[in-house]
Amino acid sequence: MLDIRLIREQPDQVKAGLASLGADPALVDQLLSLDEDRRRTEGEVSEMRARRNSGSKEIGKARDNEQREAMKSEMRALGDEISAGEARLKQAEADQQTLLLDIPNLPLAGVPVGADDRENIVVRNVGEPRVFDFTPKPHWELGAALGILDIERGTKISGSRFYVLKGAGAALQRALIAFMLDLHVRKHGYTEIYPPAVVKEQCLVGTGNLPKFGDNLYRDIEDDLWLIPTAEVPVTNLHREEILDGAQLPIKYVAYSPCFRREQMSAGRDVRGIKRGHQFDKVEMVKFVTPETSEAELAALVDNAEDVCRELGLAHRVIQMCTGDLSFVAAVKYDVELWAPACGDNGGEWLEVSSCSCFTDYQARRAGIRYRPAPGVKPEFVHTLNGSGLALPRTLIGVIENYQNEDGSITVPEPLRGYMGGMEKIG
RNA sequence: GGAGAGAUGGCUGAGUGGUCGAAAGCGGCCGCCUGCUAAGCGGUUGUAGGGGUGUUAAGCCCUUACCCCGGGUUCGAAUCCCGGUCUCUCCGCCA
Repeated sequence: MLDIRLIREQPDQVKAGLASLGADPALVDQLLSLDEDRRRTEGEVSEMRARRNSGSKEIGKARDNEQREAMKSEMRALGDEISAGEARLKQAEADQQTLLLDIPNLPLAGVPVGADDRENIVVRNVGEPRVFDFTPKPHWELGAALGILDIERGTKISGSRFYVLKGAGAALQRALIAFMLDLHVRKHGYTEIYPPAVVKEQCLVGTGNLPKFGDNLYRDIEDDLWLIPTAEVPVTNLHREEILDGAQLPIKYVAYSPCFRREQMSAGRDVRGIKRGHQFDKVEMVKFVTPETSEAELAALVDNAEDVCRELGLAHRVIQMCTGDLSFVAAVKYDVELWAPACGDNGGEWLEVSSCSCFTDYQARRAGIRYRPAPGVKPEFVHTLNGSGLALPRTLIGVIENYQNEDGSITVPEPLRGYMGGMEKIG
């Protein structure tokens, strides 16, 4: 969430930021009035509590019994006033918090201003999309024919938007996961994490998924736990309510996890195949960094994600989101998209395989993640960053479609062969 | 799931109704001392909110809250009562 002091001190700047996102700048004025109310109430309550504290001490010291009783009844009356004041304060704090949690992060200064995804910017193209001397088939056709992807049975057992990977298809995904983890751990210096796939509500508030986006999440009512939509949630919350040692930063984690999203929209042509399911696997990178380094760390993060594409020999591009297409929590965001030659309506489509964001101190403030720049210095909020490295189904699509052969077989990319018992070709 | 024990500051650990934001030790920080190091000596050392005073700085002053969480009793709660969470031990179950 945003710093209430920033809103108090620079309301116009905050309004302008919200406007560039397409959010309502009037939220600022609402918040300011709630804040004023809260502070006034807090002052009143503190003052009453101070009187009670000193009054109670007097009672402790008083000798005369009659006098004590008189003082007690006085304090009793004050106690009632305090209770009433505390109730008002609690309400005022809750009101302010509720609104604050509903306000998105502000874009960083360099982010291009734009209304929606049409104004995003292509930062770079890397690699040439493969030129086929035959008509490439989409992955759902190749997968079905090879017996490595079974969408029908996935639907049978779990409903629409579920699928089953089988044989070399399942092995290929597993190889990709292991390959990505090893790449980020060994080459890029991340620490591997295996996180829970189910978390408490508080974690989702911390990362910004709740309270606003609860309808995209699966939830277990019995134990009041939620299935994670991304490993970002448990991994970011690893350091919730902690004060980290500044000397330890940056902290870089990489985690493989399944992800669960309800994706309530209707099934359609654009989601043919395994591009968008309710359950998918993802390797996610998460960083905790100091504010001064976050820009450079984001660039490195994007590069780490791209490195997976480079190593796999997949053509890709990097897109910078304009203000209007930023997520709720991101201050800057770059997507890595890889080329899938047979998806989409007319011969190929760019698939988003990674979304790399810097959240500045927005998540850190929600989740209470701070660091101490030096011994004895006041704690400050860290900057959090994350990015997929990469999302599995779409990377799988990229491999299947780009590495297909005219006979319907798939060549296993060189770096994955060691993870597949030396297999060079599927089919 | 059943029975029992427990949860206090960065750590260990005292504290069973007021003099406790909390002893003591360790660690950290500042200074002193000592050829160096180690040891020693002195001081200091939680987080957050509100108000005041500074340049919407640093600093300083006042004040509130926090001894796992939420309620309650009381003029007053780390301390008493109730509910919950988590940890440990034993039993059960289980990959």
